[in-house]
Amino acid sequence: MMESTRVVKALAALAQSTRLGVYRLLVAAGPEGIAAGQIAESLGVSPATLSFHFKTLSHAGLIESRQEGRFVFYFANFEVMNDMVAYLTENCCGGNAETCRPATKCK
Amino acid sequence: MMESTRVVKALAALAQSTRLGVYRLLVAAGPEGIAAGQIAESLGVSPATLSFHFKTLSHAGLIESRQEGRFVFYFANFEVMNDMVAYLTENCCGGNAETCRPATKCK
DNA sequence: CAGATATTTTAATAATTGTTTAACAGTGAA
DNA sequence: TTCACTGTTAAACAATTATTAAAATATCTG
Repeated sequence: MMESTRVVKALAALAQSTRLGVYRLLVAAGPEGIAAGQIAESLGVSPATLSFHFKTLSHAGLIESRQEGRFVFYFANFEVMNDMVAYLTENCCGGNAETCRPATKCK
Repeated sequence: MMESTRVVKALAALAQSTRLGVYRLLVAAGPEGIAAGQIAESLGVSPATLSFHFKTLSHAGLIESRQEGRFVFYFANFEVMNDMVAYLTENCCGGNAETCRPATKCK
């Protein structure tokens, strides 16, 4: 089980509109990710500000990056989100996961 | 669907160790809830500090309270957690919810 | 009513977080 | 090598958040 300090860190990383926006973009983008500058443009945020937020997200383990030429591509790492959601459903949904998983259809 | 500002608010409310601790206690306690003073004692936090955190949690809609004599009982409101987890799985788990719902067993 | 208990509010302060601007570092192309 | 491009870092500042101590409110008990 994920320890609570790591959960707090992940929650804090997502608890800011720009960072949540970044993460959502990266999830939608898939494994190839998106270049930093393109994210900045999409969200209307200055590169410096964005770089600051990237640091928070990657420090929490939610995103990673790879350099490609002079571009830096960021992409989502699902593991931490996975663990975070698991922690919330286990500890914050009253034992029975269904309490906080309304839309899941089990075919 | 929950709007992203409400999600950010809920995430921020839980992104602090004392508040996450409060919420976990309340989830475990069930509908009758726990008196403020008992929570303060359980977590080793001063009543004033706790009162401050209660405000953040209830403002995010995650907890509610009822007065009983001179005690104030707090209890979890699962709806917001529910919506938050739903938002995360829909927007932050790459479309397929399973990506971030590892432990769910569909019998 | 007076005193004790339970909690909140206020004000002050400390700590953390977010934004901006300017300077810096790495990469690729002429 | 020199220039343009992409992104990060550093420093300064503003804004927000967390903690503390003291005062205030509200309820119960004698």
